[in-house]
Amino acid sequence: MDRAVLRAFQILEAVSRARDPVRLSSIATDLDLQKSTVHRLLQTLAAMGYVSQEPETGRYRATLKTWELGSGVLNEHPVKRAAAPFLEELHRLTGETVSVMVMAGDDVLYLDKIISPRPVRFTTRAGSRVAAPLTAGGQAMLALEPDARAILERVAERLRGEREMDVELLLAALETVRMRGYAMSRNNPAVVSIGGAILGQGGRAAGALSVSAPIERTDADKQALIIESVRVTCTRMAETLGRL
Amino acid sequence: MDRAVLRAFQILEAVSRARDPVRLSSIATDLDLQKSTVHRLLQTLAAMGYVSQEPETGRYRATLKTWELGSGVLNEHPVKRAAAPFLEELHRLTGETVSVMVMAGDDVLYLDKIISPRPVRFTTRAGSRVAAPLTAGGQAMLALEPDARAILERVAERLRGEREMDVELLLAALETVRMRGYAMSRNNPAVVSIGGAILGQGGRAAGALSVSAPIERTDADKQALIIESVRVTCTRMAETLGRL
DNA sequence: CCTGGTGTTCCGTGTGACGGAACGTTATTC
DNA sequence: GAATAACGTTCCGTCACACGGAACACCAGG
Repeated sequence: MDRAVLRAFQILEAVSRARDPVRLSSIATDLDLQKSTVHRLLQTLAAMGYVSQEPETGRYRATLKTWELGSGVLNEHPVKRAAAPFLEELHRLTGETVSVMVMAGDDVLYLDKIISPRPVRFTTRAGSRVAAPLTAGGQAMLALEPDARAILERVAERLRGEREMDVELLLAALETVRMRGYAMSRNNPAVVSIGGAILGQGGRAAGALSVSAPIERTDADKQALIIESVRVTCTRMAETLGRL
Repeated sequence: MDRAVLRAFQILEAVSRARDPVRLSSIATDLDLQKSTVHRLLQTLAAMGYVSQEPETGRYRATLKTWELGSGVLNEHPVKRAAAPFLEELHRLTGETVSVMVMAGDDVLYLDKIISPRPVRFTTRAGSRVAAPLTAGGQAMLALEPDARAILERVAERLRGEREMDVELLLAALETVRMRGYAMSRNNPAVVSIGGAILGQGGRAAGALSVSAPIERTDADKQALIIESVRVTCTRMAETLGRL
């Protein structure tokens, strides 16, 4: 366990999370480190090109090299790679915003998306995390998850206060999701989302696809179209993924 | 200069670049490090969640946490943020594949893109680098670059053998690019690309937008439409960016 | 059964990361 | 405008800890 490495990454995380450039001393107090230590580590990161310092204010920001590093990882990710053509197909079939996601802890992590050309939009960007039970894709994956209960309980605990969740009710809902083969979520009241799991090895979900559309342009027919599109695209993608 | 930090990042770079999981010993020989050192650093990275080890083969791969780290950086990037609506506008106007990019050393770095729904496509993904003079967007930016000559010479040197470049000819071409306000590239013979610079502070380019279309569906009228769309979108984006 | 490869563990050595204190500048305060 | 505060930076003595060499356990293939 190299302490310096651990700290360097903590610093880089802090710097890249922030939307504005960060002061050295605020990092030092946040991470409870000595200023001189933070300074040395930031200099090391700067020498490698991962952070840069604003000449006028002295504050630090993460550079795009940090992004390039991660970008390479995503582009080799099997689910993201396999999803590309199916995302496009799903987008073509429905004309709405479509996303691929995978489980990451108790959250879904959005890997990629194609946004609807139409005006209405909402705000899950690639790279963002959302608690799995709050999303249609997450529910579709949880329905295949053996210890869904544990996840639901942890999330319910975590979101206590901002959002009340009835674990038993949600478990029952997952049962119907499993029956029907898709999940529907009205997390955002103006948007209806429909998600399907991409079956991977061992009956678990390798990932999920979802379609999100504004409620006002989603009548029963449109909804049926989306559901069917999600189901066939998910099963076809699972076949492709299994062949790799 | 923390040596361990330097090495940890070198290792993470090596692991995330690779498309297949990497052997510990291959990293050790590549970076000329002791196996025990690599092992310790990989354990540290694994403990932080940036790499994981395949249980069966023992090989290492980068995790999506590495991607999340960089993903946050991109989403706070001023050019990428400002570009989003203009990318969409340009896509709507032309119906073709559109990209935003910035200069990164002697290369352009693609930040984002919207792909054409039509079948033809080609292969610059977000996060990839291409030598600036080879792209329309890069040429548009080089036209505003005081030391374009130095960049052209370095790139010509770097690409010697794979691709011959006449620096004087290209400098003259940049002159016409500056006159006309856009650049055109036929780097890929089947595709025509038209790029425009987004004017930033000090007369330099903050970034560039480009449109790429298959040659067979690009007649003179279409081309004129694209050129005009690129020009107005770039100037409008520059105004927006300047107001921040 | 041996050889060559893997990833892993152990450990003595010495270097380089560490934190505290002092520094020079730049904002902020009264 | 002096005083104060907060910033990033530099210096330095101390000792933890990163280091690399060697030995380990394991799995292939010959």
